[in-house]
Amino acid sequence: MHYTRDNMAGLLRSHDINPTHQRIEIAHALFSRQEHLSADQVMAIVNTRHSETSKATVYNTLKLFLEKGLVREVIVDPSKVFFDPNTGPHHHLYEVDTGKLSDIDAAHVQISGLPPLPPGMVTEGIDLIVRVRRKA
Amino acid sequence: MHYTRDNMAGLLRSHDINPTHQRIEIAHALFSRQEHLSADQVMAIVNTRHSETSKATVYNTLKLFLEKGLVREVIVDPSKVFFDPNTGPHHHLYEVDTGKLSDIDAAHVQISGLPPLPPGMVTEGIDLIVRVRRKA
DNA sequence: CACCAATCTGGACTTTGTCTAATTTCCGGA
DNA sequence: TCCGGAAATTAGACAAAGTCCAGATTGGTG
Repeated sequence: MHYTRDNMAGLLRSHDINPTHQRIEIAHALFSRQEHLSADQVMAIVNTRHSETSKATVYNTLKLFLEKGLVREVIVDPSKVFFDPNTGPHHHLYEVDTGKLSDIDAAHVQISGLPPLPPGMVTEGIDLIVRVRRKA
Repeated sequence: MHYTRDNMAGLLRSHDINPTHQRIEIAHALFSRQEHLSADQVMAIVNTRHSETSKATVYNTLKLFLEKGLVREVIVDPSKVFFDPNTGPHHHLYEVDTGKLSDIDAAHVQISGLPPLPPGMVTEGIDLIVRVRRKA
């Protein structure tokens, strides 16, 4: 599957998002790379040639994608949030010294023995982050 | 066990930290409450009566405590880092709408099926965060 | 007491992200 | 086609968390 801009329009529509120019560019940045990007990185990519998309739009759009379930938010680094185009069940491997973030397929990972939730609460999500470092 | 300021001095020494006035106050704030506090909250607590400790010192001290293994860093909220006086094995329950953070004892939680680490890497830690929300 | 190293401080600065008021774009109907 | 309004975008001011630095304080040792 190629992540062309045209396909992006369809993807956005299927998530109930009005596919504008800027939104298509931002979706394309995320999905064509299949990588975890910060808002900063998205802005840099989208504005490589000529400055086309404002900071406010990048933030608004990423938040919109989040609400519509098109991307997931990954919080591993206190200084910036990453956006993850992979919304399937998976965990994360974070290389502390380089800042590199990669996926761990959840298919074979089992988490058991969690205590019951406090009453009246529902699970929003379970984040499992394995922090690693290059051996000394 | 009471977390008196005198006991704090001993705790700091046992972690190879020179127990200064400010460090004792900061340790006391964290350990007497046994709660997750942000840098901001620590500063507010320490400076309730008269302003005694500068922002720089609060941040430096918390970073020092972190390096010396006296506290743990919990990254759940993109806007601020929490510091956790509990360094035993445990996970976290985060109430998304209220920002309340609590511990989950790791004793009965089992995580299995994680893939092998990339070669040359060592695990720094595994963070498991259960995000919950009040039922609609 | 004097000295030196460690520590602390105020404040300027940086970075990430939010907000707002004004403009631009898009689309349906006359 | 032209118009009007809603949706989207924009620049830039602003806010909050955290870093950095140069100078002042502190504390222990000879």
